[in-house]
Amino acid sequence: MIQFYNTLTRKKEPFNPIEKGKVSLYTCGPTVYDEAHIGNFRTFMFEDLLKRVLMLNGLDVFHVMNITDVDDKTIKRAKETAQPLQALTENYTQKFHEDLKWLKMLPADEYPCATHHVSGMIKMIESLIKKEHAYVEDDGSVYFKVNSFSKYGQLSNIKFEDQKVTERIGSDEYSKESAQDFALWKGWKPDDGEVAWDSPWGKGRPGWHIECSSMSMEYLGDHFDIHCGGVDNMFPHHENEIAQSQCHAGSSFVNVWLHSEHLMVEGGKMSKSEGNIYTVSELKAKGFTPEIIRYQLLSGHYRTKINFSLAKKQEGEKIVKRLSEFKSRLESFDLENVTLDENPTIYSEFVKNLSNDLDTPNALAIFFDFMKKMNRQMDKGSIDKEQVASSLYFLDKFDSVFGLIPRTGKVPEEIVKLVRRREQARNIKDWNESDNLRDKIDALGWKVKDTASGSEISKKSA
RNA sequence: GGCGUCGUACCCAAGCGGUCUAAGGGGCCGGUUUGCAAAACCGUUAUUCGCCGGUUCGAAUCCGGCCGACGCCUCCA
Repeated sequence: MIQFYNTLTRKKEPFNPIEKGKVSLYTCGPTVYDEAHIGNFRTFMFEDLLKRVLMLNGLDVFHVMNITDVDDKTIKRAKETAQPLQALTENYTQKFHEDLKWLKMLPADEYPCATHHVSGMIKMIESLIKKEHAYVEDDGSVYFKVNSFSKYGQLSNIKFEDQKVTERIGSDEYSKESAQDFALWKGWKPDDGEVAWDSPWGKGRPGWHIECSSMSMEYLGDHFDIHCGGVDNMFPHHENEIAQSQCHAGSSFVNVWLHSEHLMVEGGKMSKSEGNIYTVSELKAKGFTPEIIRYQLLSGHYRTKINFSLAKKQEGEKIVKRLSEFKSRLESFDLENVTLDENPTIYSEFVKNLSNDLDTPNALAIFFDFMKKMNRQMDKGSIDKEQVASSLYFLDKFDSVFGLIPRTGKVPEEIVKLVRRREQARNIKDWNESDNLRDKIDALGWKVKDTASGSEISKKSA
């Protein structure tokens, strides 16, 4: 059984896809006005984990992630940097994809961008106006009438009567009937410059929320399984999406809403003034590998705040090394004529924990426990080949979810030669020569390890 | 002001009323093994779960108060 904590109902509930064996998944993607930071990637990593766990359960996942390539921030940034909006957004979209790939995230099936789907959004807005859920203002903007949707506030548990009127609402530059109404369409203003589409209400551009409603329904239908994002998207973004979508299609829209908590950095919240916003490129420059970052982001539960810290780098390094060692140790067995059908029994325990609202901490604990047991048996020489085979199977499944084992690159010929020479030296017990060669190899960025079955070579992590 | 989350060893992090004299990981220290090193393994590191009360036969787990950290309240993942 798969269970998820559904923000909509505020409890853990069994997950049953609408169509048996298939899952329709929509995840809110980046706004491409800048490089995404590690906090953004925490959310994307959680979504990636979700997808991998669904796949581990044999489900066929169709995943759509939108790219927000037009909004206040992108327009502002394009103007500041004196480039066309499209140049800016294409640049950061590409960078985003590179980062995703580097972090070993599975690609989505579709990455629709807002600017390519404006006509669909206009259609949806027209329908909302026709149904009197929206109205047009003098400046050509269209607003959603929040009090026309009785369920408004269900997701975020917000009641407007209790709300403080913040400065942002007070200083809103657009006019509208009621403070909580939100823009579906924004009439053109000089600040928008070249950025404009024609619409029945004149020149303008789409509001933020409408793109997700329109594109999710276009790619996944009026009613789909899972929609997720960071907690901060709960309100207003997802709340507004629900309002628009349900008023438009009248269906139930999304069955399960999942939200991941925020990432803290070096013990505090991320903020530009603290200077603790790390991008993937920066972390890469500091010697982080995708696996180390994955470990930091996946070792805490997705609904708790976790702290990202540079100091934790070596902890991740250690884990990655242990896992790789374990793998090569298992792989050193000759497994010809061994059928690998038996999974270790803890494997089902592992899957069960992941399927329980993505319980990565417990899943990791189960795997580490298992790894220790198998290592102990290998130390004692009491492991049998069936156990080796099933361990490899488990390890493979483990890594299909966590992605913590780096692919070992080819060892350069030069290094191989040095290792061979060192083995010869060791055979004749020339320890001086042997140690010299080890230093030489080490200086070239590789580590030798002597085992019962000969010397092993591995790349030193940066 | 409203809504909500969290506080467990030196650090990270499970735990959701009894199996907790509290998983798992990192670190420290000691040991086995090894030419040395590395790895692996073993042992050690919380009689205690922010503090104070209460409920209960029984609480880290439920309730109340206090202290502390954090989030959302209209475009922030």
